[in-house]
Parts: sequence; structure tokens; C-alpha cells
Amino acid sequence: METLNERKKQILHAVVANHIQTADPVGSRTVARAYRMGLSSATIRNEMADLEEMGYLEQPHTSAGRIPSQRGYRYYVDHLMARGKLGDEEERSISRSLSLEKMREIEQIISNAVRVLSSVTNQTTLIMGPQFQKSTFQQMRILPLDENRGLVVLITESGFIKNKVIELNQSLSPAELHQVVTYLNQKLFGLTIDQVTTSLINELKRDLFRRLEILEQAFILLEESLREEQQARVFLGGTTNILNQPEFKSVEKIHRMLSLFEQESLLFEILEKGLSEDGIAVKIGTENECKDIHECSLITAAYKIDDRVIGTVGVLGPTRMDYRWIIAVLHCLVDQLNRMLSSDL
Amino acid sequence: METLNERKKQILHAVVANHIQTADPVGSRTVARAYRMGLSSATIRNEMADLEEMGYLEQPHTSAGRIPSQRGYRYYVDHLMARGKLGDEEERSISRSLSLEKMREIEQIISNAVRVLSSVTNQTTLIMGPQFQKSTFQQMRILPLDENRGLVVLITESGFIKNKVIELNQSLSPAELHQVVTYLNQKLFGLTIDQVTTSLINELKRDLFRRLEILEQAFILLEESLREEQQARVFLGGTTNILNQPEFKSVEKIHRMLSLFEQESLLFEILEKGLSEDGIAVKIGTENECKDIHECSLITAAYKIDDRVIGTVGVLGPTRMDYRWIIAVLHCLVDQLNRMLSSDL
DNA sequence: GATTAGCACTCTTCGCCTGTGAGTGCTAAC
DNA sequence: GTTAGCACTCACAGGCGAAGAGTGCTAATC
Repeated sequence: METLNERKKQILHAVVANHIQTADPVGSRTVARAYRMGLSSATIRNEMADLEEMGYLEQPHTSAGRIPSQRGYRYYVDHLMARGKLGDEEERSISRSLSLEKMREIEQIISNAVRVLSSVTNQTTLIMGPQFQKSTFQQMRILPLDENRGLVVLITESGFIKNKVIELNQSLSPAELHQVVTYLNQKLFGLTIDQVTTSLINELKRDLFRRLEILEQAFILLEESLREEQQARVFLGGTTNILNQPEFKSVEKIHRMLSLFEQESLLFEILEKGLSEDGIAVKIGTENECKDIHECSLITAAYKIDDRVIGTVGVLGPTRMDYRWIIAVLHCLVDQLNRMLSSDL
Repeated sequence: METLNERKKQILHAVVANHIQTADPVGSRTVARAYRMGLSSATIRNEMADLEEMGYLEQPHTSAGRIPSQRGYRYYVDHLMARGKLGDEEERSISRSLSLEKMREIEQIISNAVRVLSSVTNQTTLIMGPQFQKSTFQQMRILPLDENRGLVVLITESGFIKNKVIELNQSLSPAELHQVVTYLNQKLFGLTIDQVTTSLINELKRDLFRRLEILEQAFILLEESLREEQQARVFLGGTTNILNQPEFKSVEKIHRMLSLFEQESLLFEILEKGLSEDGIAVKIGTENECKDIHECSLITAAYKIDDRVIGTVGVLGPTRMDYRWIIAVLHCLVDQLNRMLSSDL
């Protein structure tokens, strides 16, 4: 990628900024006027022709202005964009909407966050719910409900609670049950759920068989509790916001997007990419692997509980989106989220 | 409402049936052809003019065919429509998709049902999740987690389980805690959650204060557990299906509908109406109280656990919808649902 | 050599018009 | 009571032209 001279940078910046605001192709005249840099439109025109040749801009049709290409946006995000700053009111509004929910369950915090984020950004937002798998086992309990049913409760350090009603083998006495549970708690404590693999379970099983020989059921339940919810829920907000974007005015496009939104597993895959990277990631257009969002950009940020990344929050919009602003909002939100989740328990 | 003679009934029926299929206004010629009853189009034309005057049909514009009015649909549903019957394959496909999920949690059954229903009917479907409030209290447990936190578990007869982490007053000894819980279980057993009102709680509180005087916390948690989730979740499926309906081809209409879908509380209100009536209810156009769906019809059916109505399932579509068919599908689905929910636990 | 003014050219968008086809309402005949 | 026939209405699609925005190119200017 050849480097751009200062003037080209300025012009590219101007085109991107203007197009983000207006959604229209921006002409040389507009650039010359609005960002007066002592040049005539003709000069700008020449520069813009250069930029187009280099692949940073493109023309919808011959006699229209230019719009940034995907590459143009990428350059903007990487080199041109200043770091955005949130207004005080906005920051306060975010933290207010979240902290109202202070004492609630983790799921409620998340689903609230997704709502706040979508209403602030006016985009579609998605949050990958906390990854049960990533958090560490704390304890497991079995509550007998009646003669042949019991409630398994699985608790992780970060406060997740999973429960499940299971059939209890009636040949299992309460004392035996208690013994098994105690043993399991000892063995599993401190492992992440990911680490509780089937092979580990089998190992434990062998181990226990030597002492108690009627535990098949108890293990089945453990395996089941773990297998279940392999994949976290995805929370989705502001789906209708894309309808406000002029780039989605056609019914088929809307249809394609909304169909995507109905497929939780796809959304999960999309967000999962952001799990690995700490900090904020920007995927523009075809940089996204999922081809349904090749006309969109996705900005994701990871959030944590106690320095352990457990989920991602993302904003999805047209490639023409206000990267600067949205990144700032995401920063703010994730900060708050991290604080809340860590302090809350 | 004056009664229609046989011929008018036939014609109205023909118009409704044809329009449901094609979505186009249907002309006299079409009726004469397709439903040959030995009459010419001119005669049909006269009859249709009559029907229009009586308010059963209407004309989009002067030189178009007729479409059924809301009143026309109502008459069709009440008097003309034969009872639909599902094909074997369809019935089997529904029961297959549901029974795969046999052993899962109740929420999963429901969310699966909503998916099946929307894919079979090609409409938007919504299910009011099981009403926690309507089911009867079975037992309550408190699991101490560590020094100052505990897990409250609330179990109802129909198998709902709610849990919540609470702060435990450290001045409460395990023995005392156990005593309180036992007492509460005794008192609350067999009541529906609805019946556990604040006043009842206060009464119990007074009662207990005489014996143990440090229970404030324990009660707060009980109240909280109950207050929470005042309103059941609404499960939504096939939201994109309305995009296939020609009556929703304009972006604003889509927008309005989708915005509605994002407001769970509104959906809840809409569905709640169907809770009272056993069996299947059809609301056409403005018969719906919610004005956002004045252009739609809603067919709802109640589902039960052990003969107690606990939720509603609904199909929402344009007023031009295949009432006959959808009612048949709903019948089938609700039957299955009832069976599953009752046998499952 | 870089910049600018000027101008012809291109392409979209919008409104207008017109022809076409479907379907009606009415009248008169059966 | 029913039907045939005909004039009339209206939505819809395609074609046309004017307006407007913006470009590319060339020649003049700094």
C-alpha cells in the first residue's frame, strides 16, 4: 500500500467524514467548500481521480461524486480517524441506564446493555452472552425434590448458576449422593467449565466406581449439564435501526439482514471472532467472514469478569458508519460493564 | 346483521377464498369461472355490488375487483369456513420437531414450538411463555453458597424453577434459616404464585417475628423472587415472514411491525387477551385493541399444563390469512404441547 | 509544473404523458 | 331474474424530456 501525501489524506478524510454524515456521494465542490484548504474544486477533482485509481474511493456512476471504498474506510480507521470522545451527558446516560440494574442477574445486565447500546448508537447491536464455558467451576449441589427427582445446581465463580431437574436413581441413598457430590466438588473446583471434558469425567467416573458402584445416573447429569448450552446466547437489540439507514431501503436487503438476525448460531459465529482479541476490533465489509454482512461493518469489543474475557459486544451497521463515535461509545460501555460485572458479586 | 341468501354466501366464500390465495382483488369474471355455479359474470357483478353495499366486500378503486372487508372476513370465519384438517405429513412434521426436544427444559420446548409454528404457517408467531404466576408453589430452598451469600430456589408444581442469589444476613444461623424455610414451605404449599400477595407475606412475617426476630432479609428475598418477572417472556418467531406478504411491501409498514416486535410488553398485552378464553380465538383487524396491528389478524390459542391454562400461542398475519388452515395447525400444535407439558414431568 | 477556469458531456431523478388491460356499472334485450 | 354488450374508470408500465449534479478534459494562468 503506497503511502498518501498529506493533501490526499486530507481529502480522503474529508470524503469519508462527509459521506458518513450525509450518506450521499461527495463531490469535489463540496470538499473544496466545506474543508477549505485553499484549493479549487478542479484540483480536488484531480486528487480524487488519483485516489480512485489507488482504490480508496469509488464512483457509483460516472457523473456522481465519490464514496469511500472499503479500502478507503480501512485507511480512515487505521490512520486518519482521531480518537473519539464521548460527551458527558452521553456517558452519564449510559452509566445511568446500566446502574439502575445494579442488583439484577447477569443476564439482565447484558440484555439491558444491548438495549442501551442500540438506542445510543442507532445501530443494531449484539452481545454474546457470558460464556459459561470460560468461567471456573465453584461448586455443585444436588437438591432432592421428591422420591425420584432432584435439582442439580452448578455454580461458577463469576456467579453463573445453571440448574436442571434430573431423574435420581432411587437406589442412591442421600448419604451416598452427598459423598459423590462432595468428591466432585473437590475434584472440579477451580477448573474452567471448558476444562471439564468428557475424558476428565470418565476418569472421575472410574475413580468413583471403586468406591460406590451405582453412580451412572449422577454422571449422566453432570455431562448433560455441561454439554448443554455449548454456545452462549446472543442478545440482539435495535434490529429495526437498520431500517433507518438509507443503504437498506430495499425490501430484499432488509429481508436478508433480518433473516440473519433470526439465526442465533450465525450471530454467534460472527461475534466469536471478537472473543480472541482484547480491545476493540473493526471489520469492514468483506473483511467479515460471514457473507451476509459483506455490506456492513462490525465493531466488536470484549468484556470481562475479573480480567477474564467472557463475551463480546458488537455494533453492526452499514460500512458507512461513524466508526469514531461508535468506538468511543463501545469503550465507555465496556468499561462500565467490566466494572459492574466484577464488583457485582 | 341481515342474513345472506345461499348464493351470496357462495359468492362471498369464493371471494374470500380466492383473495386469500392470490392476494389480488377478485373480479366477477374470476368468480364466475373458477366457481362455476351456472351464472354469468354480470349476475355475480350484481350480487357483489349488493355484498359491497352490505359491507362484506370493498373495492380498492373503481375499476378493480373486490376484496373482503373486515366484516367479510368475520362472516367467513364465523359462518362460511369449513373446519380445516391437517395433512398427515404436516401433523407428523410438527410432532417430530417437538418431540425431538422431549427431555428438555420447558423454555426450550416453547421456543422450539414457536419456530416450528412459524415455519409451518409462514407467518409471524408468538407464544406467551408459561405464566409463572399461574402455577402453584411447591417448595422453596435456600442453599448457602458461602459466608454471606445464598441461593434461593423456588420450585412450582409444574416444574418451573427460579433461582436468585441473595445476601444472607450473617446473624442468621443455619438452623434458624432452616426453620424459617420449613415454615414458609408449609404455609405456601399449594398456593398459586399469584396468590402469594404482599399482604400474605406481611402476615407471615408478623407470624414469624414472634419466634425469630431477625428475618427481615429472608423476607425481602422472598418478595423479590416473586416480584421479579411479573410478566412472562414472549417468544417470537418468523418475524421475517411478514416481509413475504405483499401487504407489507412498504418499508414504513415493515418498520412499524418490527418496532412492535421489539416491545415485549406490548406483545404480552396482545397475547394476554387470549389467556382468558379456552380454545381458539380469532381477532380480525381493528378487533385487536392494539392499534399497531389494525391491519393484521391474530389467531390465538391457550395451552395448558394439567388443565390449567398457563400461556397463549398466537399467529399474526395480514387480515388476508388462511384462517382455516392456521386454525387447524394451531389445534394440532396446542394438542401436542399440552400432552408434552403434562407428561413431561 | 502545479493550479484553475471553463465547458461539454454523462448520468440520475423526477414529473408528465400515453397506451394497455382489467374490471366495473348501466342499459336493453332475453 | 338473468345476460350480453358497451362505455367508462383506474392502476400500471414504459417512454420522453427537463433539471441538476458532478465529472473529465483542455487551455490559460501563476
